[in-house]
Amino acid sequence: MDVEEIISRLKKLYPKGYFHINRDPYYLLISTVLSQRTRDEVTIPTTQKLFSVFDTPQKMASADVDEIRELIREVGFYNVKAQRLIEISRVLLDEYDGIVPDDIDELVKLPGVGRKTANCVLTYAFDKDAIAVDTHVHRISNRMGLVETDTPEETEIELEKVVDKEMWKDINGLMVLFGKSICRPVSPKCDVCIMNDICPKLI
DNA sequence: AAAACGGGGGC
DNA sequence: GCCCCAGTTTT
Repeated sequence: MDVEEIISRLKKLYPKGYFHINRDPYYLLISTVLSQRTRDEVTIPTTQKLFSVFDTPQKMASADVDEIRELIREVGFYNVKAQRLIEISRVLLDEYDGIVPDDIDELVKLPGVGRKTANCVLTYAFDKDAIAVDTHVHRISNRMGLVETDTPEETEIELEKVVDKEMWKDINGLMVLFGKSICRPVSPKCDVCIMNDICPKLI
C-alpha cells in the first residue's frame, strides 16, 4: 500500500486541513481533553464558552468545580472532565511555571492526558512531528492496509515505520475528516470514495 | 481485560 | 428508544 499516495489524495480532498479556532497550547490542551469521546461540533462552542470565563491556568486552577461542571455539561463526562481541567491547571502552575510543556513524556503525566491528546497538542499547537492516533486513524490505517494492529498504541508505532516523518503531523487531521465523512466506522461510503482503486476494502 | 464516565444528536 | 461519539483512568 502506497502511503504517500493515500496522504497525497487526502491533502487534495481537504486542502485546508483540519480547522482549529485557536492554536494556543493551553487552549488546545483544554479543548482536546474536552473533545475526548465527544463530537467536536459540541466541543468547539463549549470550549469558547468556558474560556470566556476561565482563559488561563491561573483562573482555571482556582475555579469552583461546580461552575466548570455546568459550563461544560454538554460535552459529557462533565464530572471527571471538570475535575481534570482544574487539576491540569494546578499541575501546570506547580510544576511547569504555568506553561504547557512541548514534550510527550511531560504531557502524558497530566491527568486525563493520554498519548492521543498529548500528540494532538504537539502537532497542532507546537507543530511537532508526531502521530495522534484516535479511533479514526486506527480504523482507517487498518482498513487501508497500512498497518495490522489491535490497539492505537501499536498503530502509532507501526505508522511511524511506514510514513515519512514530515507527514506525521498531517495524518490525524486528514484521517479524522476522511473518517467522519467517507470512511465511517459503519456503512462507509465506498461508492463515492477517492481511494476506491487502491483500498483493500477489508470491511 | 473490562468497566466507568455522559449529554446530545442521528436514525 | 437505542446507539455512537477527536479516550483515559480505575477496577
